[in-house]
Amino acid sequence: MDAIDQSILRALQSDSSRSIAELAEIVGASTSSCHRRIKSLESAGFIAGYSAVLDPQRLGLKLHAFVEITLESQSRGAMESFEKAVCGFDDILECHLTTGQADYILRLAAHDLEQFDRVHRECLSLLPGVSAMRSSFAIRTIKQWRGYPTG
Amino acid sequence: MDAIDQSILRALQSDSSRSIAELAEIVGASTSSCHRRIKSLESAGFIAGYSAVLDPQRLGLKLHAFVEITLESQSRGAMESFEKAVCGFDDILECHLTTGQADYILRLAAHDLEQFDRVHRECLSLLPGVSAMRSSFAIRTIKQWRGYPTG
DNA sequence: AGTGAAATGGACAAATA
DNA sequence: TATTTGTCCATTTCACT
Repeated sequence: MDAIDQSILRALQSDSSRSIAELAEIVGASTSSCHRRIKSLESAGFIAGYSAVLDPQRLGLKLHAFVEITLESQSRGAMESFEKAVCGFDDILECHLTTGQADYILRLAAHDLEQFDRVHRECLSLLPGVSAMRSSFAIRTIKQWRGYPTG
Repeated sequence: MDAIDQSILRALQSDSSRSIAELAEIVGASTSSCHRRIKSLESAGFIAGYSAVLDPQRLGLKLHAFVEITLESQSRGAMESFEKAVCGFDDILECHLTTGQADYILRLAAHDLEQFDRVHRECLSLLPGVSAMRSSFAIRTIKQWRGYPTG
């Protein structure tokens, strides 16, 4: 994992549709070396896969929400049933067990407040063992980088 | 945007490295139809691009943090200089202006607590106009879906 | 279904360390 | 010496028309 590998990862994170020839020019290596490096980055597990990046605005998903949730009980059973329920809802994009005041942080996307209300009634309020819930809405996104720093 | 388009988007979000022939079989359409649909989804702006998905664990980024930040002043100048500073730091993966108690929600990745401490000192504490900061760490990720529901 | 571009994989010499 | 790289090469897969 040298500087060239890192810049390959950076380039592939921002645009994976480039040909190897283009990529090779960007990172300053030959096409064959570049190809070899990509294959080893894949098999070494640094690259987990490739995906299309959709535009949430264009899909009409104008509302982003963060929901902090505290459970009534931190018993194993309560957490397991909560987590299982969370995984079943497609509108819940992310869920992390966290330190701090809340127990879980969730990230949601919805079309508008009306649909969020429906999600709230049909998903969030059905989650078992919830004692407190605090929602924040994203008014504006300053920065959204789906990737990770490579070093 | 019919059911087939939606399932194309779903399939491309989970794995964009499939060939059009594979994709066509998954969504139940001919390869040529599938190809035409992808092209129009791209030019209509639903597909913003393609990217490699890296494994943060494999990169050694074992620490995910959420930081809620309140500014001393909500004046335009204070917010602009805060936001500009945020965009300059690669360790800050996401930043949203939000409703609720806090003003901003940030998402960070770091190798470990030690590096997070360095990020804290070298990035977060340098952000201008901050009055309060509350960090939560992800102990465990229950669910992480980078994509969006397609309808 | 056909065309052309690009990915894939191999062999070998040069370079690097 | 051993590992990596760059320049050919052949084959084949696949996007695109």
